[in-house]
Amino acid sequence: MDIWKWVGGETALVYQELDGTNGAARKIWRHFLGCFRGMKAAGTAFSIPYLVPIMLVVPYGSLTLQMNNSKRAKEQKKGRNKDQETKIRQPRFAFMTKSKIDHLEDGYRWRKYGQKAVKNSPYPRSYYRCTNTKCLVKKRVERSSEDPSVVITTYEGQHCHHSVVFPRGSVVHAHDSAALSVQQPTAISSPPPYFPPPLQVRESHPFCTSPHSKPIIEEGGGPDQQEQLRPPPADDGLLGDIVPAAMRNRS
DNA sequence: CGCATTTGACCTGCGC
DNA sequence: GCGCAGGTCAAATGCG
Repeated sequence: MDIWKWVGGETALVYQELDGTNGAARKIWRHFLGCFRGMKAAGTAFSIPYLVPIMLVVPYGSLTLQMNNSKRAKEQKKGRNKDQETKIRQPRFAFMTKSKIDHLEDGYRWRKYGQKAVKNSPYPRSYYRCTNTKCLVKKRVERSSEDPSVVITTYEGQHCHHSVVFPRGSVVHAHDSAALSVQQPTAISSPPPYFPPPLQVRESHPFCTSPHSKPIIEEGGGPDQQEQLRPPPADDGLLGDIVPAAMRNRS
C-alpha cells in the first residue's frame, strides 16, 4: 500500500490524512507545491490543520489552447480583447472535504458567477471567482453524488494577492477560532493503521511541467532539513491560496 | 446604493 | 454536422 496512487495521466489519488504531522504526506504536499510554483515552496514547513483527510489532486500543467481562425473571428466580432486569442489553462487541483457547508472559508473572498446542474448528480456545481479584479483565480464547488456529505472544491489559478480574512502575521489557530470551527469539516476517515514507508523519489514526475521542479526532498535529510522547517518567506506556495497563513503557523 | 447572488441564455469543447 | 454537457455571461433580483 502506498500513500498515493497514480490514477492516470496527470491525476493522483492521495489517501492519507494530511494533517501536517505526517512526514510523508507533508512531502507530497511540498512536492505538489513545488511543481506548481517552481519549487519555491519546497523548503517550507506547513501544516494542514483541517483540510482533506482524503485528497484528490488534479493538477494540469499550463496548457495553451490556440483558437482556430473561425473562433478568433467570432471573438473579434464580439469585440473581445486580442489578448484572449490565446487561452491559458491555469494549474488546477481539487480536494474533497467532508462538510455540511458547500462553500468552505479559505481566507479569500469569492463572488459566485454561475451555477450548473451536473449530469448524474442531484447536486448543482457552483462557480466562483476571486473578488479581486486583478486576480483570475476561480473555484468550483460541488457535492459528491456518491457521498453527499463530501464537498469537492476545485481551484484554478493562483492568487496574486494576500488573504483578506486572515491577514499575514496574525496568530489565529484553527482549533481556537470560533469562526473557523463553524466551517471546519470533519474527517472522512481515521488515519490508516499502516504508516507508509518514505515516499519514493520520482525523477520524472508527471505533475512537474516546470523546469524548476525537483524531486521530493527526503525526510531526515542533511542540510536541507533545516531549510524544510523554516517558515515560509513572502511566498506561501499554492497552499497559501487555500489555507490562511495563520492556520499554517501551527507547525 | 453598492455588492453579491440567482438564473436563463449563450458559448465552447468534445464525442459520435 | 449535430447534440450534449460543462463553463461563462449578464440582466434581474435580493440584501445590508
